[in-house]
Amino acid sequence: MLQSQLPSFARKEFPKDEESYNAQVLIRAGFVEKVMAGVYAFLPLGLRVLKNIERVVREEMNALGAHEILMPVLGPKDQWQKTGRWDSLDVLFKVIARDKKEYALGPTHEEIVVPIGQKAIFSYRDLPLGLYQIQNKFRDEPRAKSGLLRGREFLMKDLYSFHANIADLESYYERALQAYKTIFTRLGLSALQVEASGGSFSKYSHEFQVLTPNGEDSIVHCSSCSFAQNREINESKAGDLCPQCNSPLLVSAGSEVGNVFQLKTKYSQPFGLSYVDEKGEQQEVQMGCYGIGISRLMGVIAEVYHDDKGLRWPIAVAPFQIHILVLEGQDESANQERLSKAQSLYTTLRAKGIEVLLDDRKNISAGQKLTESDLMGMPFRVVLSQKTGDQVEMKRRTESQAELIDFSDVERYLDTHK
RNA sequence: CGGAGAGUAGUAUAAUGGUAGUAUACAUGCUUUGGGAGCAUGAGGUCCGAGUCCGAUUCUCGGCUCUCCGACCA
Repeated sequence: MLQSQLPSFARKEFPKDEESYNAQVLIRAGFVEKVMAGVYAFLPLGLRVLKNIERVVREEMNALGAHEILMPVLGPKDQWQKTGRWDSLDVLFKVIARDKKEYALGPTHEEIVVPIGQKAIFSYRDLPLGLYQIQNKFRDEPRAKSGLLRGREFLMKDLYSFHANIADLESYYERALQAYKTIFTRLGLSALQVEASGGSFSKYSHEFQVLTPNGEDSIVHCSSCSFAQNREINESKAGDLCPQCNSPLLVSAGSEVGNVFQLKTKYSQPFGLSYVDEKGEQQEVQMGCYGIGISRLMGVIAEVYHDDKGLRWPIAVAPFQIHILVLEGQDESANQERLSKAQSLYTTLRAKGIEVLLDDRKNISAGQKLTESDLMGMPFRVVLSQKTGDQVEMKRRTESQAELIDFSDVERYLDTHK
């Protein structure tokens, strides 16, 4: 992408009407724009990050054998009444059509996916089945807050699994936990697998929590083993001893990036979702559900990966891998030469499938280009200026030292520093 | 939903019961280019409604919006 062609939404100041860091920096760097409380638009750079997170999640869901579908946002009232959640779910957005009929805006999709699954599940031979989607969710939060961490509309991946029996559900659930660990690792996050209350769903649930001071959950976790529980089910204090290994416990703030439940028959039952087993008898279908907050992840990553100059995207989610800056000098012909060298590097790297942002803007001061580059936070920065001569300056966003290397070594540098 | 704070130009801010100022961003020109450059010129603003007042952006009331604390959090 040529930066001269990219609309710049970056600002010089932090927005005054945001206090959470993720919202402040993402708005200032031009990744997102707030439309309403808890409702954000994703701008070109921000959308690239979102798509990268989506890609990782999609690949791991597919590896799990799940099938991607896309369900509607608008849902029928009667299906929500069937489970009782039309009345019991207070965050449910309801819209009224011209003919006074009411509809739900999907906050989650059990009520929609079960009747869909019903169309393909008749026999034990049809199970297990995994269906997932990546879609905007709507929740009428009494208080949206913390930027992308708690929105009223947000992007979520939701997977629903269907099983012939509890044992199969449990084994799938274990595989889903592994897939989740892989996803968060690939995204550069260390997420704790935390036992949590089932809410209104069930007693079997796990959350994945990224420890960050801005998180709204409180996590009791062991200083040495993997024991971790949400404070809502464990009231231990810091320093109490771990029930598994007797090491001291820690209590930390965390942000929930994933949540999995064993639903069992809670939703299959109201819809009469059943199958015929090997003996020809009707059996109830067992279900699990598995969510990942895609847009929230973007906010969490911003909370975790930044310094005082701005964002520092992990390679897997960065909008571009490398940011090439062309700094202009007095000599116009030298400027032209530098620009064409940069364009040639740009073309070469792109031909190798590397995502490149080239700051080819004219009449922008060196200081502005450097400052904005740090703010936007691509993992690698290449500078061409009077100083760099026949070489280029290569710098990682996470390092303070830059080094001069040859043009021909840029690709090798990227390979060896991943 | 309870409590607190805040709404002035695209952004960030100042001031005032009587012509709303600055910075930045934007437009034009010239100069500049290693950490958000300089000069000149130009365009751009008091959330909405009611009340008090000769006059309200300012005071009062109501509303709307945003942020934070709490409650809530499939």
